[in-house]
Amino acid sequence: MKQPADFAADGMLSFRAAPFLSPTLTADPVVLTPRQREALTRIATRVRLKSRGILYQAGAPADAIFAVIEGVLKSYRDLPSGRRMVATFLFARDLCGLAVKGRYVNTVRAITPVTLYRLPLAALTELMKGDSELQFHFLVKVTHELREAQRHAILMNRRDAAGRLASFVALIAEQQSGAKSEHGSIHVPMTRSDIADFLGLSLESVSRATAELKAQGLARFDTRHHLRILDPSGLARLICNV
Amino acid sequence: MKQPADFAADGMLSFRAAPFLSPTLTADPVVLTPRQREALTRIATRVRLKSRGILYQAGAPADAIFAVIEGVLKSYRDLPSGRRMVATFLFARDLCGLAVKGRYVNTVRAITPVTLYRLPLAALTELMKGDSELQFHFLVKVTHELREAQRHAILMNRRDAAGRLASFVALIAEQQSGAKSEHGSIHVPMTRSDIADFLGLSLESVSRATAELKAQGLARFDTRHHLRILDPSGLARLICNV
DNA sequence: CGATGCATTGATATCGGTCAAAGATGGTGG
DNA sequence: CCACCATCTTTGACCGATATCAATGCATCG
Repeated sequence: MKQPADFAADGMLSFRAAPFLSPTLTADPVVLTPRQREALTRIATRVRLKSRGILYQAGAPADAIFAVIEGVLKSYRDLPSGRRMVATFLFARDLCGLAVKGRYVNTVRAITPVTLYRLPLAALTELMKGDSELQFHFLVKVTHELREAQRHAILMNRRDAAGRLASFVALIAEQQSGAKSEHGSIHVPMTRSDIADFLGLSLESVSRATAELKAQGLARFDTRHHLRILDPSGLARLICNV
Repeated sequence: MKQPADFAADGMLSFRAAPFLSPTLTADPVVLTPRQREALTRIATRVRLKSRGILYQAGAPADAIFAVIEGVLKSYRDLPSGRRMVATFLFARDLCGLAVKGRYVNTVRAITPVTLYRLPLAALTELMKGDSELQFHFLVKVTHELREAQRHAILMNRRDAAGRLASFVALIAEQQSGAKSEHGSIHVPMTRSDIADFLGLSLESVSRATAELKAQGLARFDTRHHLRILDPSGLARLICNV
């Protein structure tokens, strides 16, 4: 364990798959035991952020990772060109805080008010050293994230804006599939600009793509942040045309 | 460990950072102990592939992961559109073979003749269960790969073909920095088409981009597979203009 | 009810994709 | 040793999609 900070190699780790530190259990096959959860909560502290609050900046010394309890955040990097790349959006049960060489690689900022658990890196690695099952959970989660990152790369390979947006819609729809789908509308807390930075498009293109989805009768925005999916199978078809 | 195959979540895992199963030690801080290396070699078998040979197909049951001893491979997926996405190129000391739900997600094919170690998943997970340090190594490596995948996504966000190609050049140059840089030329075993599939460009665009790099005096191909970098700092500048 | 972001819509230009053809390269076999 | 072939690569012309620039609409909040 020469450099414990090194395992924390990315700002976009999301462990949605695991009911990490969460009281609710999901159908997910990977679950922490009560003992593990207790051990984690013992080293954790709570953090609260209001909308637009910064959890940490890229380049800052990384001494902890975070588990989202509630709210939505974005993990992004500002590139030299002025472009901003959103690596991922973080939802409840996602993890973030990974770093390279002891420094966070991405900036994480709250999109809505959020609460998180803060897990000091030193204590966490100590914990994992003695609990190889717990560590295995992390391995699974990181691997899962790796897969997501690859999908992101594939998504960015698409030529058509509408297809990219459709993928984003599917992503966020799945994310909220568990939540009460009140009157069938999906809550999209992020701005067009955030979406654009995630999809690698200009915000104008995102806007035009939403218009296209509407024109095709696939989905439409009731309000800025409320999306209604009209034709799931049509959307799915569009997404598959990678 | 309900589903050991699940930790193997991607076809693009590369553990270049670790002298995995390799006799040579690097300056890398993360090293396996002789005991760990011995344990790994005990469960490993050797595999040989000639150029263009397929290591495994996407979708095939994943029962092992592989460590590249020598040679170059590509890990890719054929998308419904007919497009092919190269997730990563694999070099000596890289790992591959990760899967989702017990099935490989990517196809891996040899670009040059290769030799690899084959590590049966069952034995490996068993090993990791008892050796949390070894598992930690894997965690570090996967995390490292995650970071690479993010960089790939950022790369794909670029608009200009020359910039993307420059990034690829830097990637492969760094990869071979250790090798004997015979007369300063870099060996590029993959075809333009492979490069295109990795960069998300058409092969014609790759060709035009090479012409542009040459025109700008940054780099040029002596032969198809031998690249000469003429202006490292100029290249670096181009790469930074993300 | 301003005012300030945020979002949409429009016009234009640029860059890469696509189609097409010609040019290298390397290996094979006569 | 050379000719031939398959494969890979380069180059050109054209088109289409998105970025960019610019202006207008629309909320949300003080």
